[in-house]
Amino acid sequence: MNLQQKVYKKLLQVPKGQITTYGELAKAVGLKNGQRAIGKIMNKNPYPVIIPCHRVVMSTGKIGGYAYGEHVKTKMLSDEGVKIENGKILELENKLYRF
DNA sequence: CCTCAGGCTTGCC
DNA sequence: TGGCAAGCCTGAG
Repeated sequence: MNLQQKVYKKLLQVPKGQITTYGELAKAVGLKNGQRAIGKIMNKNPYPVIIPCHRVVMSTGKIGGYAYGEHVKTKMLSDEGVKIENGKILELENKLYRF
C-alpha cells in the first residue's frame, strides 16, 4: 500500500471538529520525522475531495499551509467547530485527535 | 519572534 | 536507473 493510501486512511479517522498535526499523522503511518513528506503528499493529494487535509495543522498550533489558500482552510475549520484566531488554533490540545 | 538545519517522499531529468 | 530539488513541517538556537 502506498504511503498516500495510509495517510488518507488515517486522516479519515479524524472526526469533524477535531484535528491532528503533521507530525502525529507522520508517526501514525510509520514515519518518525516525515512531517514534510506528509505535507508533500497533502499538497499533491490525489483525492482532494475525500481527504480532509484542512484538519491537519502544525504542531505549534498554527494553521500551516493549504493548497487552496490558508484562508480557505481556516474557514473550513471554523465551520466544523474549530475556533481560529490570528492564524492559530484555539484550544489545540482540546481539539487534537489521537490515533 | 526570526533563522537554520534536519529528515522523508515524490517527481522530473 | 540515479541524483537532485522542493514541499501545507519542526525543534533548537
